[in-house]
Amino acid sequence: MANLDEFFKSAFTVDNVIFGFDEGDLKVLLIKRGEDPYFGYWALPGYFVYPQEDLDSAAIRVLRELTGLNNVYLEQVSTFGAVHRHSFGRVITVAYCSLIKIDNYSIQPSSIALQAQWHPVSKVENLAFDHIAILQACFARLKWLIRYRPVGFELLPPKFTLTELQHLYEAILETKLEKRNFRKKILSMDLLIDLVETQEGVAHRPARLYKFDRKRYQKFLAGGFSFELKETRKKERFTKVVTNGIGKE
Amino acid sequence: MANLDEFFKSAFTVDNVIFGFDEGDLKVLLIKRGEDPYFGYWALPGYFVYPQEDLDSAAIRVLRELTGLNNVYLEQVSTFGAVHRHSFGRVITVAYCSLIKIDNYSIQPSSIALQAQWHPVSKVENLAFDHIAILQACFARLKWLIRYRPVGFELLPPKFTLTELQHLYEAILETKLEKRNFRKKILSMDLLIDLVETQEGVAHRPARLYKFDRKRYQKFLAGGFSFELKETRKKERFTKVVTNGIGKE
DNA sequence: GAGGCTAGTGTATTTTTTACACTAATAAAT
DNA sequence: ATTTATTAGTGTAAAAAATACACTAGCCTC
Repeated sequence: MANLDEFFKSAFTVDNVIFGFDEGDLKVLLIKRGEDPYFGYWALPGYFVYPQEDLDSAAIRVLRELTGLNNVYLEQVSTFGAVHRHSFGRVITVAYCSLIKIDNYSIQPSSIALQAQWHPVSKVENLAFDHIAILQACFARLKWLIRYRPVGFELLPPKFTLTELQHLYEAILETKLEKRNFRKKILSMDLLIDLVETQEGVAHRPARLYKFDRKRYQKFLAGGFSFELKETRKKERFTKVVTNGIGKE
Repeated sequence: MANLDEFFKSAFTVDNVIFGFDEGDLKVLLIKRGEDPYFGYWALPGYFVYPQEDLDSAAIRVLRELTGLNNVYLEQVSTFGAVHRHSFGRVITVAYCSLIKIDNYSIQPSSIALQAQWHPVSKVENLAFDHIAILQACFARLKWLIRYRPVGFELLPPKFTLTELQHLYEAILETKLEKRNFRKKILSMDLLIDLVETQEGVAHRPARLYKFDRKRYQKFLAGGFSFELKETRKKERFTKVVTNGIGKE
């Protein structure tokens, strides 16, 4: 096919929705663009995928260049490819969602942007390109994620209290939860290790500190999620060997 | 940036995992490739995305060309972009999952393939490119989907029995379900309309026929899925207006 | 009319969810 | 030293949902 060349004129990027949790608020890390198009606009950190680079690698690279972090939660969410979303030509972008502990690193915007800053998710507006839609998609994914998989610890410091964890859930789900039931549910998952330590310097009863049990979490992931519809446990019965005269061997 | 041109030398495709349900088996529609690379291999139906075409449109086009169907369930699942996945150059592919009623159309493989055929999902192997991985990703998505959203009707004929529906669930989830409980659960969702008709021509008690209630389904989707962790319903109490002397306006 | 087969239902038991109120521990205020 | 404010943490009743299992119903074939 001669005209196949026509297809090899497009580019693709990765864009990274980096979530963090701070002061009871869910935040997203945005950069101020230092180049056209959308010079000076806030945008999701992202960049073109190099010819010899896998998609995941590109997302990891973008994250590392911006935050210096490796080995954080990172997951592909979806791909955006409207024809005119980029003025330089046909550019589709693969959106990634990542979760980091907000005070665990220092931002180095130098390489790809004028500046980088955390923004409360609920107040973000007017981003470059179609980045608002991408952010929304990733936020929706996070909402799903937090419910079906205990990824909360990716966003919290290594030691945290149950109340902090609850506030995280409330921030993500945009709702209030009942303390007693939240604790029962979380503890029943058996994924928290009681550190037998308590908070210090608070003007009230200090809370116990917990950490996540990574090993059990691995098992949790491997063991398949519990389903809403359980399969029957009915045991196979022995079929009657002596039928009424007619054997069916 | 002068070297930006380097990025505009890649292409992207869509690949479509089309599921159907027939004879108690979950099936996937594959084509036999009529061109290189992987000439003669079974593969997922897919094609390059045209320069002036959105991703979703391309997926819809591929599906239509192959099956003649429009307006079927279709959802983007994920994007595969390993560097050497395509021998013609850098080609990433966006995977779509679609659900169709298997006896509802006739396959027209002519345009894009030597032939097209339904294959039981459990027996598929040796596909072109990385299509096995794509199939697995879409199958995993379907397993998730069927559990949290009653998409079953997309795969069934307009009229169906509860047993057929149960078999569909069992095929997708690869498990056995308990009849009584399955029915209770499905009926409690209030998404089925009892047609007060029964099967004909079966050598046993004929089963009742049902159809899905599209309107209620829309509401179901709009109303947000029920969450595992409900928010508290506790009412805000009136705060005491008269404090112990010291006002705090 | 009996036998075979699948459709469809009743219900006791267990488990989970929900709701709400109570007690506990600490620092700051008096 | 005692009280107050504030958040941590627990006990449990009641309601709802899930689970398990056995039973009855209706049609065709022989």
